[in-house]
Amino acid sequence: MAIEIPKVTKLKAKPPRELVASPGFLLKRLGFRLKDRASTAFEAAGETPYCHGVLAVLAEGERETQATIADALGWDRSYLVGLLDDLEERGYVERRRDTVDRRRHVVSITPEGRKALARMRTLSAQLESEFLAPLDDKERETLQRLLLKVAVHHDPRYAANGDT
Amino acid sequence: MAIEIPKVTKLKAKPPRELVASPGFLLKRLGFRLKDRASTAFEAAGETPYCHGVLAVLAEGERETQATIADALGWDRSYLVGLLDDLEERGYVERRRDTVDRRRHVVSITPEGRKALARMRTLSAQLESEFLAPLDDKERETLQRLLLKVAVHHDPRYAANGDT
DNA sequence: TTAAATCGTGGATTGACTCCACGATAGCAC
DNA sequence: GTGCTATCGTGGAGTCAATCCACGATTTAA
Repeated sequence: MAIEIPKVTKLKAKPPRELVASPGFLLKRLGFRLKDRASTAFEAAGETPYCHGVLAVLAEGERETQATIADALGWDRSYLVGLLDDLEERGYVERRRDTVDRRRHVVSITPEGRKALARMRTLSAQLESEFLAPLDDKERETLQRLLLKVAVHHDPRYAANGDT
Repeated sequence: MAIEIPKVTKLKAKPPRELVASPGFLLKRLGFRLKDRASTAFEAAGETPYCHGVLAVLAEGERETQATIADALGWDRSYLVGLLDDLEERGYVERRRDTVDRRRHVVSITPEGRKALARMRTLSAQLESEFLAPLDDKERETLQRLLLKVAVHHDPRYAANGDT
């Protein structure tokens, strides 16, 4: 029996306490993990979280152009092109030239797209509920409130419309 | 030191309310934004958050091998190689063959590495405090508690050592 | 009319992250 | 001891999100 050697220790290796004690670290970790889960779950359903974002924007606004969609989601405009190609091909959205400004495309959601959006909403809610399993309703509300506070601080566009 | 510029473009295009109302969406968004800020700030200081993670592990544990470091941080082992090459080159860590198991490398932090870690801690704390600016101490504590609860649910290794 | 800006699009690039295979070494069964 | 298998660190190739830049078409401003 020579020296002690922590054999393998698969579950032994703990993340450093220094980082676990920091809400920033946890925020990064959980955010990434949730994104990962969402991607896998959406892909299994033949969709992607990105399409969910696009449809969500279209369902709330009217006469959106590709630029406004990209801005609303904080993405690059060129990244939208491929997504819209896909969504259009599946009949979820329609692209038409803006008759007033012929540089623009007016993107609108179709009835088929609304059905798809409903499915994605369900999936998302289910995913989130499972992810936040250890938190009760009150705690989830608190979490939402705190995160929103931070988000609004970094980008006022997250603020509710009229009040608050 | 003021670093970031919020890059306010069009204040018109708002993210969809449907998503903003979801803690999961905010978690993803904020996690990514913070990671982004951390990367930029660390890079400006000639470091990376990844090196911070490695040094934090080394400062707490003893006789760490590359495998245990990778497991502790949840990274792929091959990803550590480059990081350790860099850290070793700058004199922050030492790699030595394990005399007992010659397949392993025993990685240890040097005094120079501890100084660097101290700098990174300061930078990280400053960054986090700035990021969570709109939250007071009590709220930050609450946020930490809620996030940790979720984290432990998904990976028990986040649990504190003795109790819980 | 001419010059500059904007829109959607495509192409190229980057960079984090994953997966796989290899040589070296160790542990185990017999 | 002799093989068989597993693990260690390492390198290389590949994936995919994300960014940047250039272009043609079109609108706006001068």
